[in-house]
Amino acid sequence: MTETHTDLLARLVKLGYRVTPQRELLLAVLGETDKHLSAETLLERVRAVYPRVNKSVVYRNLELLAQLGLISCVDFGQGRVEYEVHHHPHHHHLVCRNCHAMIEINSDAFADIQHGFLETYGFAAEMDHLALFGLCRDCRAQMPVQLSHHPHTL
Amino acid sequence: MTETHTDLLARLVKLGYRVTPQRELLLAVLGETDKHLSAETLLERVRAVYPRVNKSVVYRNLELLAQLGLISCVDFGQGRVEYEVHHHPHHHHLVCRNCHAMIEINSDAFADIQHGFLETYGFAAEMDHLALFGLCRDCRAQMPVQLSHHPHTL
DNA sequence: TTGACTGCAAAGCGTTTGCAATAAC
DNA sequence: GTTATTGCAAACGCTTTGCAGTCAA
Repeated sequence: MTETHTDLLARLVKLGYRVTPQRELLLAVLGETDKHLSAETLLERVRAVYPRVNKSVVYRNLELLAQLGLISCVDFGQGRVEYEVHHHPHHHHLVCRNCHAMIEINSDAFADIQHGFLETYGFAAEMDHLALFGLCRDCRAQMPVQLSHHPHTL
Repeated sequence: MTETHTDLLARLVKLGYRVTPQRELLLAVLGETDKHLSAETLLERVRAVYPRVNKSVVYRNLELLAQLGLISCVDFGQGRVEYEVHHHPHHHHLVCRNCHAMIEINSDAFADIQHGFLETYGFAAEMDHLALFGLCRDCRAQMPVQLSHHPHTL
């Protein structure tokens, strides 16, 4: 079963941390969606309820919660980092680098590879949230030439 | 055969761009190693030869060269971006998030998966330079408990 | 009561920008 | 001569920090 934000708060307490309105809100916001949210979006949504919350608090708590394993942090590259409560099974993302569309795929395809790395290199790959870049079907269709951005060849 | 930086310069000219000492140096520095280098390291090495080169020039040229496909850009997440001339066959990286050790692996393992994405989703994944995070053998061995960083549980 | 936590303002970091001067063609 | 390219300085966006005041336990 999926953990509610209340469960997560209980775990926080058990680990010796305090429950503050800011943390409650943060976890509530994270809990009410399936999606991963950026620190900025989280700050916005938290502030929609409690406008005085400071961004440094959001950053500090996201770091803490991620470190404790209560939430997870997905790095999409190019400086885009997003957070989510990990309820649903691990999944990966196909991110279109043109239109930023995101296709979620389950992680079964990678299970063998992951196992292989452990066998061969002793390396335990964290394949919870791979972000793979590329071009989605639509953008591939629209893209006229390979490199449409040569100022000199236009 | 591997392309030398001279070949790359020739391609630049063919595409209508100018050959400047800065570009020559940048490509020479990139060409003299197999490794991927950060913009900062590249600036350092370029400046070792020609101290007046400006960082904005390095950034602008890295972007240009990557866009033209003359070099490639690997995003290791956490804001770490590195560049390399792509001579050797595509490869991926197993990056230890503890000690930052890097294991290079070839990309054969991913060929099937990549093909699968194209079939299933029409998504053309750019799997030139995956960076997979995790824990290397040594760090897994050293790590006493799962979460060694609970200030409250110490 | 007490120290974990917050809000604020300021700094940090890698990267990007506008612009006048320069140099490749 | 033309204009792509450079160097510089300033701004950028996101994140982090130090610190004094606050509030959960």
